[in-house]
Amino acid sequence: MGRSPCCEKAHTNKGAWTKDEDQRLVDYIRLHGEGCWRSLPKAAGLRRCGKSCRLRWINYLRPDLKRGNFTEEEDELIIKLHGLLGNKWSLIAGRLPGRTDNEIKNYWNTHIKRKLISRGIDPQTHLPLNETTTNTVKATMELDFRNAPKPVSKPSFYLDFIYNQFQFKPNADSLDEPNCTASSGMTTEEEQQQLQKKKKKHDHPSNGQELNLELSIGIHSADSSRV
DNA sequence: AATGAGATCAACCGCCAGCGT
DNA sequence: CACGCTGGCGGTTGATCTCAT
Repeated sequence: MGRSPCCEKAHTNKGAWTKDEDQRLVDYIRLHGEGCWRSLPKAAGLRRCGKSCRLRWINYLRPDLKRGNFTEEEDELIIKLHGLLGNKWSLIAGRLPGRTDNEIKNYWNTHIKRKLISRGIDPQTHLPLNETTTNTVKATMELDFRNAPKPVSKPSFYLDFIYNQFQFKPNADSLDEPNCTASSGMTTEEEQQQLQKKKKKHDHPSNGQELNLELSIGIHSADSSRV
C-alpha cells in the first residue's frame, strides 16, 4: 500500500504564490496562529497543500525574517556551525536569527561552497583540499564516530553524541531566547508552548539542559588552522 | 538588441521521527 | 507492538534573473 498523499493533489495549486494567496495565509495565521497545517489551507480558503503553506510561511512570510545579504559574521558562523553539524540546516538556522534553513542551504550551495574552495578548503570536511582524502579518516577518528549512536542522523542522538564528544557545558538559557528558535520565529504565548515542545525534542536526555553551540564555536575558533 | 550560460532562490518531493490510537 | 497521521527536514528542481559575448 502506497503512502497516502498529504493533500488532494488534483485540487491544489502549485508553483509560485500569488499576492492574494500570501495575503490569505498571513491573515489566517495572524488571526489563528500557526496550527494544524493540514487543515489550514481549507480554513484559510487556499487551494494549496498544507506543507506548501507551512514552507511559504516559514521561508518567506514570517514577519521576523531578516532577508537581504548575509554579513561576513553570518558567513563565518555558518561555516563554523557546518563544520560542527554538517548539513543540519535547521540547527544552523536556529543560531542565525531571522534566517531560514532553506535560505542558509541555498546560500551555502551558491556562495559559501565556492568561498571555501577558493580558500583551499573542502566544503564537506572543512579540511585543506589536498589533505582531504587522508585526513577524513583522521578527523573521523578525532570525533570517534565509531561510538556514535545509531542512527547518527537522529538529531537528538546526534547532538547528544557531539555534546559528549566535546564535553559542552550546558546552557539552559540558550534556546529560551526568541532569537534562537529554529526557523519558526514564534512570539506569542501559545506559540511559546509549541517552542517548549520543540525544545523538549532536543534536550539532553541526561540533564534536560541545552547544548550551547557558542562554546563549540569557541573550540573551533581557537584552532583556526581547521577553518 | 539578441541570446546563451551561469547564478540565484522559491518551491516541491520523498523520507523519517514522533505521537496518538 | 503495529499502524496511520502529521510536521519537519534535506536534497533537488526549475523558473527567473544577471551578465558576458
